[in-house]
Amino acid sequence: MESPEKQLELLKRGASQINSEAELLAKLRLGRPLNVKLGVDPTAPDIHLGFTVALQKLRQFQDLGHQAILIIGDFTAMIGDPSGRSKTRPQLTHDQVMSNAKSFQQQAFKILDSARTRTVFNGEWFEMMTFEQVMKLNGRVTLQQMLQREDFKSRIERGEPVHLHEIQYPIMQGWDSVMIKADVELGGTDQLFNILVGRDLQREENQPEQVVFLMPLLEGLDGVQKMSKSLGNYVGVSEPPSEMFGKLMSISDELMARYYLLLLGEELPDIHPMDAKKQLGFRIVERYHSTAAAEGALADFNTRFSKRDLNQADLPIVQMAGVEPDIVSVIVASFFQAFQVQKSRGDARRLVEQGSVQLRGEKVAELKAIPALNAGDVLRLDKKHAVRIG
RNA sequence: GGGUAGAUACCGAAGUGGCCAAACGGGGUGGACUGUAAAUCCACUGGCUUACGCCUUCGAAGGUUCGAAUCCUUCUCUGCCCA
Repeated sequence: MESPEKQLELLKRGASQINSEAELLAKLRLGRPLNVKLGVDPTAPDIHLGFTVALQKLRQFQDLGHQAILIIGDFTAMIGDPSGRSKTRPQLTHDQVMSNAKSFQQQAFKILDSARTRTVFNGEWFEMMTFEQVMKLNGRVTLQQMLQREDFKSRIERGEPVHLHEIQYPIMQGWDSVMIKADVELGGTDQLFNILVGRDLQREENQPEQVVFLMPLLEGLDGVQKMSKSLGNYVGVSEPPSEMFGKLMSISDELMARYYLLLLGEELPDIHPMDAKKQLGFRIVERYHSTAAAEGALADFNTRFSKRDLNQADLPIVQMAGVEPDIVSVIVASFFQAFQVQKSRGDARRLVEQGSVQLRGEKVAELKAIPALNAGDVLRLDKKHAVRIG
């Protein structure tokens, strides 16, 4: 095991805030594996790159010999974390949550070492609690404390509802820390408050308080809001290689620097931005799929977009048997078959009118065209989607 | 419990009996330009339709009217004030 000082130095890298470093160092000096907690709410079945920032840090703790504890918030997910939320999250059923949790774990183990990870469901203790115990727990936190939170405060200012069950969230997350005797809790910067509540509760239970360890939040593809499933600006770790690569290629240059820093832990290399972006895409695909997949995605991107040669590209194949022969119907069917996207005929018509649709490299501009489709023909639908006729 | 204000398309927000498929802004999509970057310009943005037009939509359900997002009734949800 590395010396405590060396560990601290490694761990600090990329962190946004540690409360406090001195405390962390003291814990590292205990010479035993620390319980490092990372909580996740399986509100959606997929992990996206934003969450991997914290996961990677947890992996680093693991590699330094500490005990990673992944808390699956099966119970809290039914409430929904209000952090950074302008609206109440929809509540999920327990069945939804459990099925999400399953695929969530699989994906988390692309980053974590599954053999050395303890996974816990917080329903284990919350389902057993009596109302009396719940009330007792509530008695330890004041409304004023809860209302200090920026997200609640701003919702109140804007005249939007804050429900009581949302106020319970930090208490529950804090109680998780007590139950697993966390030494360190990892989270995004938006988790500061929740993690601090954990410290309060631990102190009340005469436990040593956990160190607050915050990682920066990764912006989503739009470069403005944090990456999140519900905003649709995310890259999922289980997305197909070319999809993943394509999404990363579409980010802005400023954002690319952030991604380098937070996902690869490096400075942006001093090369042409497009090449840098291709490297980024390659390495991310490589990490979550394989080197071969990354090479494939890169090659595909190059033929498809850099050389604008759709013909050689690896495109999804669509069957047109039983589909009306007019171009609009063909487009709608293609979107649905190849990408599971339900376009309206109006959307499809618009794509034709505005000159996006190409068959065998020729623009199809006539709405009522009955195109002659041969097997192997390439049909370009829009900027990002093209198919091959089967 | 009492009072009061509100609920409009992806979001914000106008509209307060016909000119409303509903202004405007943001977002999104397509085109030009490019590096699937940024910036800029143009177009589109409920469904069906080549089009005329038809259909569904303004929290929900009923009603008044030739005609309702707009008026009435009941209901659901939310803010604010009072208790």
